[in-house]
Amino acid sequence: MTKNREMMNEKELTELAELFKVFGDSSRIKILYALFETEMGVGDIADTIDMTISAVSHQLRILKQNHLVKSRRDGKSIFYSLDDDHVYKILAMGKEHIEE
Amino acid sequence: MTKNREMMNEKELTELAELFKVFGDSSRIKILYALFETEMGVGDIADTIDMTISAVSHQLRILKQNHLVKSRRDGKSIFYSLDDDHVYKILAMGKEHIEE
DNA sequence: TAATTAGTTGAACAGATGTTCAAATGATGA
DNA sequence: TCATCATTTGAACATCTGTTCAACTAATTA
Repeated sequence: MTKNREMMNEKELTELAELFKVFGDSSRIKILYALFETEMGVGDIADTIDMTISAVSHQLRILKQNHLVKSRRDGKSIFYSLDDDHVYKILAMGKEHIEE
Repeated sequence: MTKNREMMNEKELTELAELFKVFGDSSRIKILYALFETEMGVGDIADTIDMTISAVSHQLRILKQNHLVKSRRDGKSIFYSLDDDHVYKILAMGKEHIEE
């Protein structure tokens, strides 16, 4: 588990920080958490977590750029879902820490 | 692994975001990474990652408040070290994600 | 084609964040 | 006690970030 420590260079550390920055906002965390249940359209996400559609859309763009969610269009709607099972692992790990 | 999902409430999600926010800065990530090697005084950390002592001290305060590092005084120096092995797990998980 | 539904986009704004600088604190040794 | 070393602290500053609002695009249906 510790064998790759020495392979982290400055660029990689910066990338790591960028990734965690994405998780470091409660709106985005709520969106990700909502998407654990099921894929959803933007309007449904907004209703679920009580944000405007525009704000959710802006945040979804960030999540998508970072490969944490993916989308598919179906008619007028665009359904978003989690892109990667690391997402859950990372959240679970953080949760473990704060619950101590 | 998924059994605790439904126990995340809004407050807990906000706490989670706060935790990730702490990881979401490259200076703090570099400090944590430096401390994987060994405990260090503030000046040595500053040298290692090329920051001013003051900037490092400010960031160490944030890391300490969030229970990611702990400190002990020995004479004039204050040695910092990682407080929790979740720190490494969380970093390792993030690293796994960006390396895909 | 016009109206409607669903979502995106960009500019503007307010609030948060990280660094710097200078001053202050605490421990040690002369 | 005075000087020095190691670190902390607070204010000021510039930058970054998230939300809002209005305008826009895309797909569907009347």
